[in-house]
Amino acid sequence: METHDLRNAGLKVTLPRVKILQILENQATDRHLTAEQVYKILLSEDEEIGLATVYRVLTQFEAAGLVTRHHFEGGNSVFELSDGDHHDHIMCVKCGKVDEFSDNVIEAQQKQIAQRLGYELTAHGLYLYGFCPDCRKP
Amino acid sequence: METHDLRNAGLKVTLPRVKILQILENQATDRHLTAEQVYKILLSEDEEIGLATVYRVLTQFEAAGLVTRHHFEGGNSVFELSDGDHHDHIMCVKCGKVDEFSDNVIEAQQKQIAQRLGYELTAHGLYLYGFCPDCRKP
DNA sequence: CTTGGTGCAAAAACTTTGCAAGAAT
DNA sequence: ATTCTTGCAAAGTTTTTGCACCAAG
Repeated sequence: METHDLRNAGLKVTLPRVKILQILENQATDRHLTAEQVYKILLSEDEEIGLATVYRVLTQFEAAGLVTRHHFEGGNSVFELSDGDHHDHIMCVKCGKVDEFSDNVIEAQQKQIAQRLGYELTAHGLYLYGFCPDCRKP
Repeated sequence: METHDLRNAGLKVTLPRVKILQILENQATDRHLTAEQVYKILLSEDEEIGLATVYRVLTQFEAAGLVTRHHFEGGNSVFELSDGDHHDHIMCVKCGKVDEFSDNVIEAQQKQIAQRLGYELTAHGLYLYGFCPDCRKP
């Protein structure tokens, strides 16, 4: 139930928030959406929700830990429903598809590197870019 | 000599380009600058070079392989003089300092992951974020 | 009721572009 | 002389904010 997640996050249960949460949950093919994409989906469902609200809601969700914001190459932000586990991303430079993966070896190396350099790690992101299977030249 | 690098890149040797290249070369503490920062340094040296030109020149340098553009968290681009070798970055979330590192184990894992997922890798970036030694709480 | 959320429009931040004037080869 | 560059201002993108109105608790 979205209602519960929102209450938990200290956010009032409003139509825009519920709708946006549902949209994020219903992404089967690619869990990563820009604010603009969320907005267009809302429009296509005849919801009268402003783009500014989409940004506000997504930012609140991020603060509440419900979603994660990523900065892929190209500059604009994409949002993804948090699922507890950390994972990294590989993005197709042609079609924009995003796949996820996680790798314990890499995670361990990262911690080690941060320690060696004297940093206290707070976040990390690994982004690979390339041609996905469908977009590779034959 | 900057002149040589520019000629090599097929770019005319002009004062803005030479100046900007010098600025990038002279970064002792942090090799990573935003366009705005480069612009401010130019101003502080009494150079009459427009911000638009800074962006244009940096973009040309990027196309020529002279500099690399990164998208750190926060959205804006930072530029760094290319040095041939690939390396990754760790950034202080408090003071903005950027350190570099490279790790063969991680590089190898990345290739393996891409292969497993069927991607043909074109680029990759690993970004760690945390408190640098100077900014850690005591 | 009271507090917080929404929509709209306007602003902000960052980056790109059109164009006439100027510089490099 | 020709071609490429520059500076400025204007426009483009993406994201944030101010404010009056509306809705949730």
